[in-house]
Amino acid sequence: MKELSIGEVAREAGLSASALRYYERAGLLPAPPRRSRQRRYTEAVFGRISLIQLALEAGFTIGETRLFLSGFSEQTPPAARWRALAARKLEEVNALMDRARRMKLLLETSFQCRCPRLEDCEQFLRAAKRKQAASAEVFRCG
Amino acid sequence: MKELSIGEVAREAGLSASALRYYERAGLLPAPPRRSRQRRYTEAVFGRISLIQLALEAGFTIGETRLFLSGFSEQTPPAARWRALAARKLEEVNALMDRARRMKLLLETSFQCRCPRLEDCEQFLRAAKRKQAASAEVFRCG
DNA sequence: CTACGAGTTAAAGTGCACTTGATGTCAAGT
DNA sequence: ACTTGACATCAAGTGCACTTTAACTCGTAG
Repeated sequence: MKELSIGEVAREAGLSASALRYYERAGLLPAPPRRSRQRRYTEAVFGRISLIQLALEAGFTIGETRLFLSGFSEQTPPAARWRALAARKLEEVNALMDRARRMKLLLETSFQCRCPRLEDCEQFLRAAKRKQAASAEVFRCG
Repeated sequence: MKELSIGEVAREAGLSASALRYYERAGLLPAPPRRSRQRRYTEAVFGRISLIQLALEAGFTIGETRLFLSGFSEQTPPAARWRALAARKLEEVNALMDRARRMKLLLETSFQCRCPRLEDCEQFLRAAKRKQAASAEVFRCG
C-alpha cells in the first residue's frame, strides 16, 4: 500500500497541507502514522476527504461535519441515534435548498426599468419590500 | 418631513443600531444630517435599507451590495448593475444547490445503508466524489 | 559539510458581518 | 442639580475556516 506525504495528499485532493492538519486537529481526519514525525497517509484518506469536502461545501460547519463523520464511523452507534442526526441535518439541508431557491428567484428577477437612480425605481423598491422570507440565516456569518 | 433617530429606524427596519452605523461606515447608507451629533433620518432611508436587505438576502456580500447600490459608474442604470452582479452570483447559487442536493441524497441514503464504516460504503463515496462544482466559496467564511 | 526542500509545531493573523465594551455627550424629567 | 436614557466614537471581540509566520527537524544531493 503506497504511502503518501501530506503534500501529495494535498495536491491530489486540491487543498492545502495546512487545511489537512487543521482537519486533523478538528477531529475530521484521523491522525495517520508517522515516519520520523511526518504524516504518512494511504489512499484511503481520499474517500474521507471527499466526504468532508462535500459536507463543508453543502454548508455544514466543522463541528457538524465531525458529528456527521463520527456518527457513522463509531462501532455501530445506536441506529436511532444516527437517524436522529441525519434527520436533523436533512432538515437543515432542506432549509438550505429553500433559501438557495429564494436567492435564485431574487437573482433571476430581471429588472427592466431604465431608472437612472435606484431610489426612484418603484420596481426595485417593491421587490425589496415584499420579502418576509424569515430565512434561517444559514450562510451569513455573525 | 418627520425626523427619525437611529433607534427608531433600527426598530422599524428590524435590525440593530450598530448594524446601521456599520452599513454607514461600509458605504451602504449615506451619512444622514445630525442634530447635536445624533443622526436624523427621513422615511426615505427605509427604501434604501430594504434594498440592502434584498441584496444581502440574495447572497451578496457587503462589497457587492455597495457596487449594486452606488455603482461602478453612476451612469450604469441599476437594472444593468443588478444583472451584472446577479449573473455571477447565480452561478454560485446554482453550485450551492447542486451541493445541497447531493448532500440530501447522501443523508437520505444513510437511512438505508447498513455499512458499518462510512469509508466502506460505495454509495457514499460515489456521491461524495462527484464534485466538479469548482465551488466559488459563496458562503463559507474565510 | 552544507544546502535544499519538505515536513513539523504553536501561536498569531485574516476576512466577513457584525457586536460588544469603554468612555463620553446631551436633552429631558424629577 | 442630578439622574436617566438614548445617542456618539473608537477599539477590540466574535465565530468560522483556514492561512501565515517563526523556529525547528529531517533525508537527500552535491
